[in-house]
Amino acid sequence: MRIATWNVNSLKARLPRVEEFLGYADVDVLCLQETKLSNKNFPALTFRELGYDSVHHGQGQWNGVAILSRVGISDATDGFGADYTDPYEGDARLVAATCDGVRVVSVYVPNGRAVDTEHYTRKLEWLDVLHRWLDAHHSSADAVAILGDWNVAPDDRDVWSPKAFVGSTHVTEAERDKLATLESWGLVDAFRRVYPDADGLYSYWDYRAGDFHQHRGMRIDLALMTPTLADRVHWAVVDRNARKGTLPSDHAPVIFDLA
DNA sequence: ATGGTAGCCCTGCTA
Repeated sequence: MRIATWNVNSLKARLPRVEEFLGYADVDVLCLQETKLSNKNFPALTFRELGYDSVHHGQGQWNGVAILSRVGISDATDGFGADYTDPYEGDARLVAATCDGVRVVSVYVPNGRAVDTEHYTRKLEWLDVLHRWLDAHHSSADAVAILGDWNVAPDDRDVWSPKAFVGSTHVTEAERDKLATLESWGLVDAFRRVYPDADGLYSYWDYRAGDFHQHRGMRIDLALMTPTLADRVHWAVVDRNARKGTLPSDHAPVIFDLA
């Protein structure tokens, strides 16, 4: 199975690039974030013509997550459900579905804006709720893959300049602790498993100030998988070409091959 | 030095 994640920063603006990607990337499953579409406007028929079934959880102007699959898609659920108080209630940030025996979750973790804001506090709470939701529905023996824009760089190697990020979100100990806690539960950072020692492998570059061409990026688009799946991952790549050319997203797709 | 760009329900907010 080839599975990928891509924050498209508006699927309306990015649909030609997503169609192009589906044409060359040969993915079986694609998790999307920041579709910025209502469900009514989600181009499911376009994806169906390309061979992909899909589920979308959208709200319109902001957020929005989806899963595309050409290996089946069933049992879709939106958000955390009624048993949880979502700190970002009303935002479309999580959708899950089963694709070829894998429980696939597409997440758009809150950005957090700045450390001294309540948005940041709620980001940490959102990650707590994700942990509780995961624990309630699954064990680490299940085949679960949570892909998306986590808005957290797991390690200093995952940002272009740790010095430049001092005091910023995405790199704080508290945010990284939330990822570490999920890993203690039984999730594995699949990309890091393929590249245990590499640095400079980013998935996001700010549009501004020529950051992409100056290699000023961050690795925040992650695939956290249970061990049964992570052990099957034998290849992964950031599709940097998708960050170039006409009207790119500020994120590149990250692709994983599972044996 | 707090800039820069791109997205949206577009002159203000979000990332």
